[in-house]
Amino acid sequence: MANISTTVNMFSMLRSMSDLQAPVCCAALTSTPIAEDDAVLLAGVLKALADPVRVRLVSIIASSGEACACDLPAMVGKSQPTVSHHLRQLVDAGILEREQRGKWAWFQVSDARLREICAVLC
Amino acid sequence: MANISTTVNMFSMLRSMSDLQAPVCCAALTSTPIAEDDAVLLAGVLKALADPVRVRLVSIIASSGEACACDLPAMVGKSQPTVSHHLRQLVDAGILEREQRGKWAWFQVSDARLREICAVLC
DNA sequence: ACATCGTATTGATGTTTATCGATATGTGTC
DNA sequence: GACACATATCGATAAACATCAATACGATGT
Repeated sequence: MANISTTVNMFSMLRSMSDLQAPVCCAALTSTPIAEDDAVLLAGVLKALADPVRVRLVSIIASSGEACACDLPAMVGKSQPTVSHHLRQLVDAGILEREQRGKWAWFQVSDARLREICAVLC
Repeated sequence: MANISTTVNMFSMLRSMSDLQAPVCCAALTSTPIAEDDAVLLAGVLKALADPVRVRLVSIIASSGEACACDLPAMVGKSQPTVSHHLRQLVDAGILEREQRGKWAWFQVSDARLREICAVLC
């Protein structure tokens, strides 16, 4: 679990979030030229975080442990559709996890996903 | 160097890259709601990486240790102006370092910068 | 079934961005 | 200084994106 062939799985981690993997710090990005497909994947996940509103949403949700969508528009100063749009991007990227509780939607940050990103970068 | 007030310096790291800081893993993003200004900063740095071509450039340069700009357009299949544009974004974000050698421009990846990003995320 | 309320989607708009051809800037050589 | 070559900037264009008002969807309670 520490040789060259591991590199493939490093990026495939970015595809599905089903498995909670331990943070493996093996510099998948910097050890070997990344494949074009994987570059698209990684860039996609990073793009999901590369927006000030989404960074704040992640930070707010992470520091509370979880947050109700109903509170977030006020907290970031954006309209409800805009926040919903950003939340969707983060969920699609595997950075947030959504849970329906009655009529409310609650969100959590996937620590595993953040660790995966770090594992790829460093 | 491990208490709350450290959080401020975590994000100011993203501003200037002059100091090679040890990778401090203290979850600056997830422990406290990030300030709006810092969110803009962090999103800016992430945006610099959030593009398939730039991801590939970083990966290519990192895995070689360094690379000459003259070789990169062929390696990523983009025109010289386009590659120059991407390289500039990465340099501005502190992810790449540029060095002029005669008429050639050489680039290196700032490992310290990548560690800073990881330190903020995890 | 209907009304209510929270959330997602649609449609439209202005802004940002990636891309490249053409051109300018800069560096070394003769 | 003039030339050659590497890199950066400019200008234009098409695609992607953030934003919000309006509307649709979905869940709960009556």
